[in-house]
Amino acid sequence: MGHHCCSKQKVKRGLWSPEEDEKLVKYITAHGHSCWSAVPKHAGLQRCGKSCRLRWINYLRPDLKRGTFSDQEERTIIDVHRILGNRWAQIAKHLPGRTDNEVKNFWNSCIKKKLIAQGLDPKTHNLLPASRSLLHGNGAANPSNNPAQFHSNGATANGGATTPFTISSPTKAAAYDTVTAPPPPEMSAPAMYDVVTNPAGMFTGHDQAAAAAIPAGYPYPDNGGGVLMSFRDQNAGLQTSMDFMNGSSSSSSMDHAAGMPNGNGFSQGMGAAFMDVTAGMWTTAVDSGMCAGIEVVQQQQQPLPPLQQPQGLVQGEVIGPPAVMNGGGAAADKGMDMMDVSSVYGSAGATAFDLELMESCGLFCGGGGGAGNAMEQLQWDC
DNA sequence: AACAGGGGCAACCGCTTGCCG
DNA sequence: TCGGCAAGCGGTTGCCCCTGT
Repeated sequence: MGHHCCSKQKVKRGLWSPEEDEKLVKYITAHGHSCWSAVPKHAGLQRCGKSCRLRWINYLRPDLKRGTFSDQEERTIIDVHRILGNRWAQIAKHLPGRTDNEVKNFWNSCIKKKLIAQGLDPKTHNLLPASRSLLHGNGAANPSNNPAQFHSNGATANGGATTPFTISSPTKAAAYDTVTAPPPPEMSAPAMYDVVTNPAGMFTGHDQAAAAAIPAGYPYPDNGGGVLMSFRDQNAGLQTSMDFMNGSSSSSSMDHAAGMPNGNGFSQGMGAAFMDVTAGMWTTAVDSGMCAGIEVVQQQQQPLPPLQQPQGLVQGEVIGPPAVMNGGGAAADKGMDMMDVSSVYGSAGATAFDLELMESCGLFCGGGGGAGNAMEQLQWDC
């Protein structure tokens, strides 16, 4: 059975011959591919347009890298996959010269097995049950064999089953070159981000590079720019924190649970914020104030400049378990009244926060300042 | 040397999405 | 608004090659 587009045609299938490749390359080079369905006819190929397109995209494009994946690329794939799941095209965007098909095959043939061998579920990146029991056993586990150390740059996990998580794409490293405030000397290692996932699917983070990427003082121009994000799972009663250290003593905390000691909804006038594993997320979320249900509390009493006070927000309302929050205000203006936090943080041990939801919230969208922030590298493609 | 089994990878299938008339 | 078409995308298939017996 052929493609829809070529079911009426007599087309060749299977592997491409060098002659066919040459014809296709010549034609595309000379004329481009404005319409793939017309390409085989004009190029003199007995193939359907879809097949031509696939061949060009996956193998004949001049900008393809080919060859084996580097360790760096492998780490990038793992890291982004943890966030995005099997969205191979999105993952491939973080690997210049690689195609989605290539990434997918590499994942299925190599990475997946490696993760399993390390006791990690390749789907969730959580520890497999067997490995959890080992970790929670008598403590005699050899740290070098501890899957929790996988790709960790040394940050200490907060106990329990953990899933270290790193982002270290080449483009990310380049982006951090733009950082004006350098990280502390001991943090000058290449951009590595560790998110430690606890059993409830929460995560903590400690991203020195991302912290450094935050403009000094942002979102509070008067302070040093350090940001501490704190998360609490209302149901599980768990709290984790994330600090964007920037060599500053000031910090802010973010908490999605109303009734936290630091605040009550949006009473302090801050926009709702969401965390991201990268710095750009912070800017976007705080600026837009779109995501209801998470408050940002300024621990140091420094007034916000008027222009940075998100307008139109109302106090978040916790409807009660399951954690559903009614943001209203700006969020409602964007057409999202309700936000199921459980789907974001992943209840019942699910590790992946709901990227789709956050994307739909527009949390990943918007300009991070054009300085090549990490979110731009992640190309959420809103 | 022949064969079987497994792994890797190129290509295909079919669903979804976006665009345009 | 709807339908058709093309492109995008993820899952799956099947071929080829390598390795072990």
